[in-house]
Amino acid sequence: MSEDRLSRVFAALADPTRRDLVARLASADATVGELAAPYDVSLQAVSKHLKVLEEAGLVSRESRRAPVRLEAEVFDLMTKWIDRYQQQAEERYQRLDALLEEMQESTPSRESAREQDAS
Amino acid sequence: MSEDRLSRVFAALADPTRRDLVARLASADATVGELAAPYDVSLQAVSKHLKVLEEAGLVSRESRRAPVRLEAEVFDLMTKWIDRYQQQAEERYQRLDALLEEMQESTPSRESAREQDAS
DNA sequence: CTCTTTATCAACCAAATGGTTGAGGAATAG
DNA sequence: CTATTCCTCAACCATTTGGTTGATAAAGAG
Repeated sequence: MSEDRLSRVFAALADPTRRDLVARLASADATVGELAAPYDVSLQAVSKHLKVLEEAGLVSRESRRAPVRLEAEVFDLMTKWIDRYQQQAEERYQRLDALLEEMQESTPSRESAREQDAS
Repeated sequence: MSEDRLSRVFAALADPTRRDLVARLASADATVGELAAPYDVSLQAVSKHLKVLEEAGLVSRESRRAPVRLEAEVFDLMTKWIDRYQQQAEERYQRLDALLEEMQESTPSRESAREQDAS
């Protein structure tokens, strides 16, 4: 599945330096050297980070020395995953709220024939 | 900053088992034991996973043996981060497309006075 | 073709991660 | 209160990760 893909994407973005690279690439393509300049780690370290981003499909390059480009489509994969569960969770809360309201309505000691619960 | 928070959230979701836990918790709260049952790893391992999710703020519990609950608000943090750069990147592509169109229009050798570009 | 610049590969290291087992600490049942 | 059940802590292990330095490959400039 794209199970594995998602794992690599999330793992890639779990590192602050890599998130910063993504952030910078969102505003302009850049070469490895340019990207590495601001950080106080070696060029090789940044090269490794880019490799991780590349293998996650977040970034691409046409050739060795070509500028690195952000691959924005991958974001869809994440938002899809997130949205699904966020929505599901929110629905649950809404159902819970409704249930609580019901319970509050039936708490007042009057147990007249309104609201028979079919449990 | 919440830099660190974001790192922990992404790192937490980089593991397939943990994503599955989140997925299951989206449909119903559950105790540690219930959550652990389906996997073929030890209860302790699952307990560790839950700790990671908890420290990332993705999950919470009122007491030791209480059911684990999904903390849906954290998703906002992620979607905010993602949306920002996705949007930024898309805007760039649109500008690039516009530029390419302009270039194509001006390529045909006719260099008449239409379309002065104000750089 | 040769030289220089730019990026990657390789080997290594310390720290973090995901797993194990065994012992111990809370909650609940009796 | 005591016993049992559920969960966490501790120590350990193998693998991965993020970093280093040094050597090497590929692209451009002369």
